[in-house]
Amino acid sequence: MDRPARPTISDVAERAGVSTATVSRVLAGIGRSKPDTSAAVLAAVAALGYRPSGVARSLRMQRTRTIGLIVSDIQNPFFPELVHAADEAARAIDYSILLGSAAYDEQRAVHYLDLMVDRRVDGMIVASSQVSDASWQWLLASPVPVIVVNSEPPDDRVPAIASDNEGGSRLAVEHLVGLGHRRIGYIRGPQSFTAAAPRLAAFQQACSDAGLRPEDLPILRGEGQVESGELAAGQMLEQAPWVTAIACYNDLTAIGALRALRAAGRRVPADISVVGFDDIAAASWVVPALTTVSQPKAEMGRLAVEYLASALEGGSPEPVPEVRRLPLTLRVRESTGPAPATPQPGR
Amino acid sequence: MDRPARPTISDVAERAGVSTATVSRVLAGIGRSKPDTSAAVLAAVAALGYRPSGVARSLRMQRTRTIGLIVSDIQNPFFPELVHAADEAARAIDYSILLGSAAYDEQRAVHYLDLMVDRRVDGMIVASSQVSDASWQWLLASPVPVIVVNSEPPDDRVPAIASDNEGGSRLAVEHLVGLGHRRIGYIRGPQSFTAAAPRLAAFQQACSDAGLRPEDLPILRGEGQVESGELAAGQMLEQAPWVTAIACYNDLTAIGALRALRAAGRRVPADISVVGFDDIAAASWVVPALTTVSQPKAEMGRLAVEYLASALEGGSPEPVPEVRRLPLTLRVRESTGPAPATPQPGR
DNA sequence: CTAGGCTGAGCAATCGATTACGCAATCGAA
DNA sequence: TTCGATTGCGTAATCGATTGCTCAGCCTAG
Repeated sequence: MDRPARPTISDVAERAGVSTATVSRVLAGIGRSKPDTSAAVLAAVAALGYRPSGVARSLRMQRTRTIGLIVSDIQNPFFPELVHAADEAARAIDYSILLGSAAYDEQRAVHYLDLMVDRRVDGMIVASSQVSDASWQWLLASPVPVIVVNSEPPDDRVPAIASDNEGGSRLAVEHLVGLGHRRIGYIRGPQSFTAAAPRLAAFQQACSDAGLRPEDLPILRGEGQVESGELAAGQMLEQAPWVTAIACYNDLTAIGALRALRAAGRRVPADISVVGFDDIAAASWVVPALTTVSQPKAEMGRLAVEYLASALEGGSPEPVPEVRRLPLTLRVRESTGPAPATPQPGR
Repeated sequence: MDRPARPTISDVAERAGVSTATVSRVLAGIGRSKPDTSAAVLAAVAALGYRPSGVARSLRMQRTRTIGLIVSDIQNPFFPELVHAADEAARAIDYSILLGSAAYDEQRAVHYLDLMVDRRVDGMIVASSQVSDASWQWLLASPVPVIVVNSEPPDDRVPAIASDNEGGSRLAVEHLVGLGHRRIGYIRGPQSFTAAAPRLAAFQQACSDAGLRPEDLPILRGEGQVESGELAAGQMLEQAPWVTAIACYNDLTAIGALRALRAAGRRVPADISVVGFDDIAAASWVVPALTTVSQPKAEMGRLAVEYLASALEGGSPEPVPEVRRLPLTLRVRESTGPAPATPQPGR
């Protein structure tokens, strides 16, 4: 494999017998030029296999047509779908995505923030379950337009696309209550996840509204991963074996719960129902398939890119920061069913 | 949010009362400079919040410290793990990853190839299940170092990191045969996936070596996705209900097969065993947890970056192209068990 | 025949860094 | 004191594009 030096615009100009200015204009299709000249330029371009340097162009134009995208963890199945949609949307308007996965490390997230700004991305999307104070500070003073996805900003100066976590939790509760469940356990997400508290609070509120008693609503703590969900569900079975349903912070947690229940010999949904949150692909793969609150992941990615696009395409003034809250839907599958008629052990 | 113009090296130089050359040298830590001068520069940098422009630097240095990474489909759980490892490895040597997901569209893959070269990435990783002829042509003439991951190159002029697909299939077969299975169905991947044929061929070879008869080895076709696996397994149950095990092209296919078997009331592994390939995270989430051939996804990503790094860090000559084949291991979980003693229906 | 208006294209500045080269100041030794 | 060597830093070229300004040539109208 030889790697011949890449031809530059000067090479093209020389070969076509014109100036670099003309080459640039012909390729950009701006200004007028004689058919002869255009043809000569195009011929030279083809002959040399010339492709303009994005680097040089970016320097001159002061824009890279690149959007930085930072996700909490690309290995969490929630994010690839979002990334894909963002990639798609970016591609449609001739932008590229520079990806960074923070691997749940907030220091690393800030590192990527700086890195991407150094690379002069035109805008940034922070798609993260958790955003540290340091990150919020950074975002407030960001030198480029930024939008946060999937986290709740502490104030409204940072634009965000969030989901209606409250509505989502309520959907789940209403579904369970409608099936006759009156004692529901909840496995929450970690403190550092900005959606953990709202989802839990809304769960409790909705239960309270439905007339359930707080002492029938044991709360345990998970880490938003399969293993921690399995662990927490195991504890739930020990501490509150009388619950007839378990609601979870997210699908990974719920999948873990499913495992624990199976290991304990509890049938789902006959003995106990489980409901997740997110609607990742694997939710429909597990057995029983998971009933879950579905997040519009693709739409989130798409909207984030569109927001940035409108912030970037000079014309209009930069949109005012606002947090957009997308509605959620309940995807009923197999993991929820009527509360068992026979009284559960305990109590 | 104001967006003050970013300070340039000239601003720093002016404030520190030195030339841009000095600023550059101080920051790069090359050459000598008086403590006073360095301090003044550093102070100016801090005061202005200066961060060098990666774009300008890239133009001057003729390298971007960026690696392009094209994956078949970021939504296929196989890839995020690889992406993550690549990102990690890149970060360790101060490179960034420019990501593109081809969404199984080969035209789009070539589009990304061009795009990334235009952006002047220093090297490229093509992590793809399928690589079209057009792409191979492109790769052979690539203006930057390229390495293919997870596909089998048609000739040895393009370097690749593949897995020992033959060995992997053999592992699966030996495991099943060891459990007493003698009639094994196979759900293959699509023609366009470069690993589909080798895995199938090795499956057949290993079975033949074990003394199984070809007529006891029905082959059906899948698309490497859950739905197609489900479909194919359904057909398998109709056409060859007597198989006691099903081996699959990949885990997604196997997960689909699990669904079909469950729908048909066949118990896994009591009635029938299932084995996958890849060892994605979801393989251990499903019920029964999937026995599968484990691919070192993270290692693949890491090695790809390391290869490029060595090709890029000028010193040594560019490594000769070679395809490296990583060994695979069998991860035995719950989806495989002894062949049922009682004769199966049919035959 | 000349003046004014278009067209088409080149000159050169610019974007923000890095770095080869050269010069001035300082130092030590003779 | 004077002369090389060394140190520290500035000048200016360079990377590869884009684009405002200028200008030559030609057309047309007066």
